Amino acid sequence: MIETYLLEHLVAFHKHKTLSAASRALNLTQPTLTRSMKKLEELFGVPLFDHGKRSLRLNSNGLLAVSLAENILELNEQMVRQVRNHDLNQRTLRIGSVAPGPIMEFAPVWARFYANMAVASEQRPEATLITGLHNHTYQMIILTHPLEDEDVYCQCCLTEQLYVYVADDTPLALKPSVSFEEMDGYNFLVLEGIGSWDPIVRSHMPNSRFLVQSDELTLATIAQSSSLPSFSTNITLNFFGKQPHRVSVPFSDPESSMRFYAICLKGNYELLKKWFQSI
Amino acid sequence: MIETYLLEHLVAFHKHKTLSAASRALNLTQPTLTRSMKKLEELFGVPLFDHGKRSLRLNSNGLLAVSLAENILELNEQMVRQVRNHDLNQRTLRIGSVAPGPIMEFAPVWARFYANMAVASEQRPEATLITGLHNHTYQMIILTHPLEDEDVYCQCCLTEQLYVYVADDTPLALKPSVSFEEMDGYNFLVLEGIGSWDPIVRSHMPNSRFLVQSDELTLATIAQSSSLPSFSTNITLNFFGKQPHRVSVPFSDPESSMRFYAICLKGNYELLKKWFQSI
DNA sequence: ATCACTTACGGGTGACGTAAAAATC
DNA sequence: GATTTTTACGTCACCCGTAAGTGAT
Repeated sequence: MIETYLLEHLVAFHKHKTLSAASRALNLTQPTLTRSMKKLEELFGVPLFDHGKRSLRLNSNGLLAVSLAENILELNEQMVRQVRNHDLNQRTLRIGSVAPGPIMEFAPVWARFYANMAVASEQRPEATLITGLHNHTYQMIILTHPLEDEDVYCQCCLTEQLYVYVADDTPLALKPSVSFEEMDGYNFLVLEGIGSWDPIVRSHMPNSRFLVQSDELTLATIAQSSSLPSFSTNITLNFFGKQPHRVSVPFSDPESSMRFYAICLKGNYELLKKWFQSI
Repeated sequence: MIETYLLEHLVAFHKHKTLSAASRALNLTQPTLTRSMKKLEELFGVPLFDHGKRSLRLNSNGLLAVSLAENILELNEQMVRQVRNHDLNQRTLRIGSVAPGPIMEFAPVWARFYANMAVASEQRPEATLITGLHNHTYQMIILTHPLEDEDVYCQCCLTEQLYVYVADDTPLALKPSVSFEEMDGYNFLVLEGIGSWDPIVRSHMPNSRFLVQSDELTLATIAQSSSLPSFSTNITLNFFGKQPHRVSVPFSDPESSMRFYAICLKGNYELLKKWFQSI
């Protein structure tokens, strides 16, 4: 079996054409490489070079050895990278969700339960999450429905209720609840990236326009100085806090309530068990 | 970059389950392996083991590293084998022929021209030779016809004339030549492995029987004590010498003369040039 | 007590550097 | 004379072994 450093010396010689050039590249001296080449010939048991007095050139055997050695060195580097990457993957809990709600709600909980790991949560379309679950990009995904699959564990983890979020001096503010139908036609301020809620509000209030804001602060500012309603949920209220002079009026339709299901491969259940059982 | 001996230690540990067992298998001591494992963890930069006080077990990272290391070690061994094999191939001139004639005729010539190489010649079916030429099993092949191929060099190298070989006291012996038609019906003693001649004599003398002998000596012995004709050619006469009380009568048919073509890949032409030019 | 791993220390191989020679351009 | 390879020699690193220690069975 030939040691890695010898293979490195060999490919460096091939790359730099002369022992001297290679030695400079490797931070070694020429005699060292002369010895390495000699040792390589000894280990291979066949001549690898045409020895000129002033020149050393790889022969046919040597060129073959170089190409094979290059491959081995490449794999050696890949090995280190792969193992390090694998280690990192083991130490980071990657969670994907179709909506921001569960992330707002559970991110602090996950951070507490898995304090020894890096927790990365992100919002993605359902199809991305499901393929990502199976190819181990995500240890857990959160969908709006259970997943029928043999090698998957699935548990309902959260319910989110949609509210209209309006100024407290409007007639709407006094109602105990409203329906999508009643609100259809109003224009809403909405936050970007509301995921699964987007198709629901758009389909149930087809005559409304949705004025998408990219961040919470601008939305809140605009909301304060206008009569435009926006949305809130039990989760966002808890996360951002209630704004002054605004009240939440729940929608009455069943579609305004969304149940979230946490899903993981059965192989990852042990890892996530303590959180599943805490719900 | 991780040295090969460390990878060997790692896979030996995985194979033998404990450091002690692995150390015995490698003819080393346990402390040596302890150090190697420590060094591996240091080089990978991630933990590879669950360190019990009395036990050392590979963790998930370690198992991945083992599987990758096994692959690298396998390639390392393959590399040495391949280079040695390549060297051997360079030093042996492998020649295949569809008939024994060219080998009898040229084997001594090749041995003289390529005294620094081992010359291996063998008789094989045409299809085997052609595929073998392209996958470098043969540096040269000899067929009964030229080969139409862009990356091939082809040269006629020999003509073989078929004779009937009969006792000198038979009427046949006096004729200047005979035709296949005249001889059809005679039974012949033939030597095994006459290659391309086989289909020719069988098709042109369908009423003859061919009594195949496995070696020259038995054939000669039987021939001496019987009136059965056999075959000879300009080449076999030269090779084996003429037998007493037997004469060669040439066939008159054009098919009784066979031209042989030596064929090599153009990449091998330089090597074979001196012989090609000597013809 | 035995077994398995770890730690500490010493030794010898061998990988590397320095110096100098030989050879080619 | 400059550059490259090779040889000779000295040094130091490091790989390995021995011995002793710790903890588990």
